[in-house]
Amino acid sequence: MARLVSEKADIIPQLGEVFREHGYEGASLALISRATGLGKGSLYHFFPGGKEEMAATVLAEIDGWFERHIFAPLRATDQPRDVIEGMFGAVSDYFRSGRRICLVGLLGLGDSRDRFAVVIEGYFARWITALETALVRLGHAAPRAREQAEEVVAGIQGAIVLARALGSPDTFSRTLARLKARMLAG
Amino acid sequence: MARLVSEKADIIPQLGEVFREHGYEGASLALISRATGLGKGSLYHFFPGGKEEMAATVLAEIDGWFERHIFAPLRATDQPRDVIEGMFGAVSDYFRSGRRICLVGLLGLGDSRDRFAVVIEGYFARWITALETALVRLGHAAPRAREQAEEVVAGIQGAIVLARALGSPDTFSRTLARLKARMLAG
DNA sequence: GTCTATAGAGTGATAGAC
DNA sequence: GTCTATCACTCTATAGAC
Repeated sequence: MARLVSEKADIIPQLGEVFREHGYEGASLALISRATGLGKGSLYHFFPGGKEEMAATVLAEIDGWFERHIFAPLRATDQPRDVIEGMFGAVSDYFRSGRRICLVGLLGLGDSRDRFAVVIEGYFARWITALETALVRLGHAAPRAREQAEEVVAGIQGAIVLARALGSPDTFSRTLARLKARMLAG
Repeated sequence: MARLVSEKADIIPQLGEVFREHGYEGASLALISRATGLGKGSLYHFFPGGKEEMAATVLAEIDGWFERHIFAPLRATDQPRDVIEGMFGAVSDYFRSGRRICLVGLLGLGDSRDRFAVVIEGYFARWITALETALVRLGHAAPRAREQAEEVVAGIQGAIVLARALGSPDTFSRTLARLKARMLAG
């Protein structure tokens, strides 16, 4: 057969969307095969560990994206106001203004949580701590800044759940706007 | 075999816990059979529509519980302060201080959303509207009250996601305490 | 020949329906 | 318990790049 030189990296986004839409249990290899256009042979060539390795790879990729585009800037010594505004913009884009769900949050809710507990926990813990750092730089008092960071991260997750449940992406945008305004106001 | 007079109503809570822990796809009939102590025959006797009817029944039961214990009191003409405080207490108890997840939110995130869209949407829509009513009675301005109600419901869902992901029920309690304080303060 | 990427038949186990 | 369909996964067979 022809070597159509697929690269592992190219199929990770498609893999991510399958897990997002169907969850870990619901993402069958048949669905994955269809979504990626790859046969089982190719899938197991790229991911010898099977479905678990596929999901772990997707989670690592998501974690890396957030680390680069959101967490690291929050920790940087830039203008805190700008990086916090940047975070809300990047989050809104990433979650397609409420039309896309958070795979990390979804896997955390299910019984697949145990398999990926370390990554899931690390993702949210680093997000909260990075945002806390930026809020302290903005001038918020230290203990209050952590509470606010926790509230923003929870608020974003809740906005995703609610927007999906109501079939109303607007709910997501409104919630993010409120959270942003409250953070920047003090 | 003996008739152990199981009643349909008796197994719904156990059914609910299976769906909560494993999701719709992950809740296999084998798991359900084990959790309820009922054979497949009995399960199909109670739920001729199979798994879908089981989940629908559980959702209806949850919806009814919230309607009676949370939504209706919020709409009542009682002291708004007391009913809002009551809501936070009931929610905290229901979600076992962050150790139990929201099945309605979970099903809303997955692809099982479409099957149950009407119930899922109604649950959140009625919650927001009922809370809005109470907030208006508390003295909040009408358009702002709806925004705040939306924020509280989203915040509770986010607190559940975050507490589960971090393996930290405290996160849930802290978030609820903050939301309550903000609502009652103005 | 060796290595990598591919397709897909075939494995036993288990799914949900009845 | 019995049914069929589908599950995750294994394995063999290929093709082309070196």
